[in-house]
Amino acid sequence: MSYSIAEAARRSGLSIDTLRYYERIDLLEPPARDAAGRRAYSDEDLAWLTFLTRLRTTGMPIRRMREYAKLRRRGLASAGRRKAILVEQRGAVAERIAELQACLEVLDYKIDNYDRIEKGDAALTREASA
Amino acid sequence: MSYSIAEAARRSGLSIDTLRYYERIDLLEPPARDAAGRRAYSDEDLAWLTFLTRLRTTGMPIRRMREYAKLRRRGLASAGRRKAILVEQRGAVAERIAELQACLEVLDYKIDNYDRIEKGDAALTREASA
DNA sequence: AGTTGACCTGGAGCGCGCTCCAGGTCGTAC
DNA sequence: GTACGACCTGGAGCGCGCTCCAGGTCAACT
Repeated sequence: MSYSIAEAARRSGLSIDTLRYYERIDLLEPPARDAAGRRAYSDEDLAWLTFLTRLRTTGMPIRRMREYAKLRRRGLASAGRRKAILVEQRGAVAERIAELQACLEVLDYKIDNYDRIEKGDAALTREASA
Repeated sequence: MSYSIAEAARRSGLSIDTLRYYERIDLLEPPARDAAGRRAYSDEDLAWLTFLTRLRTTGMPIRRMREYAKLRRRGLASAGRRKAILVEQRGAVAERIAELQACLEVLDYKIDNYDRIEKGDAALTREASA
């Protein structure tokens, strides 16, 4: 199957502009073209886009994704370095999750204080200003 | 206690420039000044900065933090709206954690594949290119 | 034949969150 | 008294990740 840029955008959740942008900055191999010169994305292109959006969700900077993309183009020989990038990213994600969980606790604490203020606990007035 | 901008930066983990920037954009009440006109941050200022950095860590945009800061200046009457902001943010953080955990699984899957490739599993060659 | 609409290209512009700079004022140490 | 270093102000600049625009091509429909 092949997909127009509009369809690829719809399926990947990226905008048309972003698809062209990703191609421009070498995140994405230039897709095939139809007879009229229009982009025709393959299922593999879409799978790659899906993976890219995952990496993006993890907070990986585009610079790093480009590095990964470049390695991918070199084939199997680069598997080790690609794995290293993913392992590093896994660590970063785990750290980020821990960080967010810590913040969640702070939020819960604060929210709890606001609850008590609503119930008229005057002793918390000072807390309310912080 | 009061702290010079350098000391406040050290303690908050923000840069001196960022402290002045936060003040400029109304995230931070202008701190007191010493006789020479230099900023003198109080412990309360530092506590607020600590909270701000937590909010930042959760990914709250500055725009929203300003809103919260503005409400805080209005005192107790705004407690309800401040709480609402924190509750919303708690939801956003929980969602983000879930998202990251899903990505973690994808990363683990990919890393696992790379492990197998290293062990010479030729059947995974195609996978390696993705 | 004309209109529409999806697509094309190259390049400019934008919102975010800082970060850096020039040029100046103070207070302390030598 | 002068050199230094920390601080001050207003404003420009930057890296990121898009997003938008002008001007054009092409295929399909009426």
